[in-house]
Amino acid sequence: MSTPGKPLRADAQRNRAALIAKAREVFETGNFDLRFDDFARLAGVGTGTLYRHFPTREALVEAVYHEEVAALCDRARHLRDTLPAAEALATFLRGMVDHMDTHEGLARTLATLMASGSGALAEGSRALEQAVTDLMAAAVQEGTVRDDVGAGAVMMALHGIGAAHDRPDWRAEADGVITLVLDGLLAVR
Amino acid sequence: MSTPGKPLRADAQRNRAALIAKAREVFETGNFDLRFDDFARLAGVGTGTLYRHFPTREALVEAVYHEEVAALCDRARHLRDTLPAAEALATFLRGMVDHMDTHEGLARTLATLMASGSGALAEGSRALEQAVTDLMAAAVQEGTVRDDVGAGAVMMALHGIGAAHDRPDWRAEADGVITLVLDGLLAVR
DNA sequence: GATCGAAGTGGAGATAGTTTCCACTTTCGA
DNA sequence: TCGAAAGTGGAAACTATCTCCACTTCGATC
Repeated sequence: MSTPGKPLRADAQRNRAALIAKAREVFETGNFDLRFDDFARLAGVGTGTLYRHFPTREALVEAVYHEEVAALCDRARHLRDTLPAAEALATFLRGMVDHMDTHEGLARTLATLMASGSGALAEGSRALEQAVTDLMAAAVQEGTVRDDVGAGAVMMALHGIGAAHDRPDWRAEADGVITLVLDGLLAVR
Repeated sequence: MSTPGKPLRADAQRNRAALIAKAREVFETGNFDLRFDDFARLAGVGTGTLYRHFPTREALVEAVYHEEVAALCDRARHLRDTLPAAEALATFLRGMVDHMDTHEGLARTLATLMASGSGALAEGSRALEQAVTDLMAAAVQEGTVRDDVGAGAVMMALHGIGAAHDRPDWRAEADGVITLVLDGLLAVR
């Protein structure tokens, strides 16, 4: 999907990078619904250029989201290789909350987008889900986690956390959800 | 918020009712992003009338959502009065999944709206959360549910379920989340 | 280091969706 | 029955999105 078959011209690459950088900055501050037109100006390119690189708002978010997800997946892999499976899972999930906490704006943007059912973030989501699936499978293997509830359920819970970023007591409640999920997973079936 | 201080004229009431009825029907079938203009025509009123009654899309959803929530809260109260607290909570949560399952379109509409942070559904949400809070408090009292995780966490999880209605294996995963939450809540602290 | 085709650009204007506004119609109390 | 207040509807103004193409820039080739 990253279409590496077409080597972009140097200036085009620069523009693309500038757009992504600006997008990250804007999403980070949370105002996702900036006019597309204005955004182009902000990044110092014309609307046409913006549209060529990212035909939709989703495509832009996807691009920003991409490295984010890659980093998280790496982390998951690393945890799985260095900790007992159940601990790795717990650490990863708690880490996700930390991550959403520090990248609040981005988390909110993502949640908004997913809820509008765009499906453009499918790739990233699947990668993340795969990471969780692997962590859980290892823990099941190890015998420390039940096998009758799948990774999908955990993803739903994570998503719920991300989508609720405006709750006044977000952090505590998010931690609560993770606690429930982890203890629920440990429960002997 | 229901502004009962102003008795609506008979015809206005009829129009309002027609709008809500049509809205329920439309949301139920899932196409939330019908043009506001067209929707007015569908309900047999002019755009102006639609806008007067419901200045925003959210207001319209709120109106539809309202009875829905009232019914759910009643159910919660009833369960609390007729079952042991822990069971009442479990039954209520499982029932929520059923409800979202049968009213898929509405659930999706709500999720979309909440994610866009409109805040217009705050009232309904709060009522629902209060119901969950009560159920949980009773169960804590009873000693069957831990007291270090609040209702907010459960709401987040529920929200995650509602927002993920497009997953192919939705029902099973939704049940999984509820299982984790319930078992997590039971876990002795 | 000059030339030329391909790749890329930007913004004017077409398109699509939202909201306001107000001349007209309907209701209902006196 | 009549008049004032409430309500209506849809045309017109406004806002945001997206397309299109005349022009510019790049970089491979000689």
